[in-house]
Amino acid sequence: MPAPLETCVSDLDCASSSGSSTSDLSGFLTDGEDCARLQPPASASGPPLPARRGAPGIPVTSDTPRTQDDEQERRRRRGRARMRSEALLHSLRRSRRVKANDRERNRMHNLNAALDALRSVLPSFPDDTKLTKIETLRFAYNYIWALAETLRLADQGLTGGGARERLLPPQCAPCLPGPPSPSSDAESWGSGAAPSPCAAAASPLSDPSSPAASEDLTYGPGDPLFSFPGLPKDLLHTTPCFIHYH
DNA sequence: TAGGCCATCTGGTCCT
DNA sequence: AGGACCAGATGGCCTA
Repeated sequence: MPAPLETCVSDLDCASSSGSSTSDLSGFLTDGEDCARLQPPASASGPPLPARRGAPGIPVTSDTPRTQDDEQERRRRRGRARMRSEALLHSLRRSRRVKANDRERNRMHNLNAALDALRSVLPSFPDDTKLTKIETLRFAYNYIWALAETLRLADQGLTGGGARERLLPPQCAPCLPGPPSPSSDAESWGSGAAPSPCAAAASPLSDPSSPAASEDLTYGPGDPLFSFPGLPKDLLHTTPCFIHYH
């Protein structure tokens, strides 16, 4: 784990930060105030360092003798500079990550809002029953198919007994594909038990062109598209079909 | 306690 | 370069 910025940045290079990345560090190190803030106390780093080359009064000449102390000081400077640049890089990555996290959170909130909107237009369940995300999507998928199928049959003229009755058995009309038979319990929904009259007549499963008949889709009689295991069992007896015409 | 669901973080990839 | 999107990982909460 990289050291915190303020423990890494030395007093040597505040004014020399360069490169494109520093433009993104306005919150960290851009002005003299920050540099001054980050400078350790004069007494904090032990004995005073030798005067730098180029500092006032210290002429830079090619024949300046290099002592062992000079080499050690160069190494120390390089080490500090490297730590500083790594700290800056880490801070930059961190700030970008935080922004990306914020965007991602917002994106997921928008997605959830859209899911809530979708729930709100689906046939309603009791207030304390909230469809999960996957249930919402699958239910909506089936719901749309059932409505489209109803329209299609209606467009065919509804001759000879009525397509609506063919689509929806008398014991379930007026309703669209709903949960399993009221006599079945939630467990049987998921166990591949015989579908309810509703499902038998109106479920997409009975129609090869239905979405549920597609091989691309994995849901079936035991799938949450048709079964909502979280639903209270007594609801099954009081709500024979979830989708009602008005 | 195991399993399901969810929110969040994260790094990678693609697009503008 | 930066944002959008995606999928994997992780941890919290709830329920059977």
